[in-house]
Amino acid sequence: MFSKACEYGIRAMIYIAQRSRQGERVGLKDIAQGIDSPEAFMAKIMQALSRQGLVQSVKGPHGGFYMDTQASKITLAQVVRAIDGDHLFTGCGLGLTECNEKKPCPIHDEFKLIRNKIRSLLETTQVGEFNELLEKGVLHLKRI
Amino acid sequence: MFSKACEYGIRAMIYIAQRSRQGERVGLKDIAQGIDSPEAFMAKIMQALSRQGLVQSVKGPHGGFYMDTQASKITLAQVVRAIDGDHLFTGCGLGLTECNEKKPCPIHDEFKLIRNKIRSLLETTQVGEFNELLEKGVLHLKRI
DNA sequence: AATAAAAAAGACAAAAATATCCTTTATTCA
DNA sequence: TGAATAAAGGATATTTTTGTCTTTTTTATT
Repeated sequence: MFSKACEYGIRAMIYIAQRSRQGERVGLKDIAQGIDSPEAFMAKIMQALSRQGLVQSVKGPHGGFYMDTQASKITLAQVVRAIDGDHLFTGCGLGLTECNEKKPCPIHDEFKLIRNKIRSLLETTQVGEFNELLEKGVLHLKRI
Repeated sequence: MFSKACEYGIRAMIYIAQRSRQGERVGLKDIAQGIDSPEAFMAKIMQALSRQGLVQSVKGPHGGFYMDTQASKITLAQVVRAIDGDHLFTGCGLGLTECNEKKPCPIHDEFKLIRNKIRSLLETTQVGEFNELLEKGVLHLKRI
């Protein structure tokens, strides 16, 4: 469904949202360990998210990544688009480059419904909305 | 969503179902051209589908692939499982290896709903059910 | 029996995704 | 100012996916 990069990216954004209230910073090492992802690969993903303004970063001692308050309203859809593009929301389920009402693939309509559900879920879910449940240990972000 | 191999595989199965009523055979070249897929790669995919019994094949002159009547009831889910495995139906949306009710990822419940919709769609759709609409030119299987 | 047709199988190639390593730049602190 | 810290960037490595090419096997036809 998502690429590995995107899975890591989503988990990282949720993790940072929870760990960086009031502008505290979360280091790369902390993130990688916190969501159980390969550190160097995570670095590349964070660079991309940072370049696209989905997360802020500060270099140097006590540096790291953080989000300001309104950034915790960033949706999972924004994260997915930033990393995987919007193919998931728009592409044909069977890989046709030109699949539409005029020239549909066999599962065009049904897949449109499902894609819309996915998009709707991702667009209505914010990276910051899991903070409390994560803190309580009800939700998890580590691979195992 | 699906791998390229799986997209080609689904389209090929639908194509063969339509082209091979009463046991006529459809050649590899015909399939590759009919769904606009790379022929040699298609060959590999057909080999896999054939090994797993989702399609029959005959070598030699006038050989090719075909399905008997009940095979056109094969579901898209069977094809997906044969090529991509059942990760799509069972895996965690955020890539956690151990994601369940006891230890859920943040979007566990919502993704379960979506996965179930996908599974349900694929399990209730048969490769042979598009024959008429394909013949009428209402539905399409070619990339462009 | 010889030839041709067509899938099966095996080896290889290219591209993309995933992952690592090393150097550079910015920042803080002593 | 100098040393340490941490992200940014660049180069490279590995793995997986996608794709191609060649040989082998099976079958039909002449």
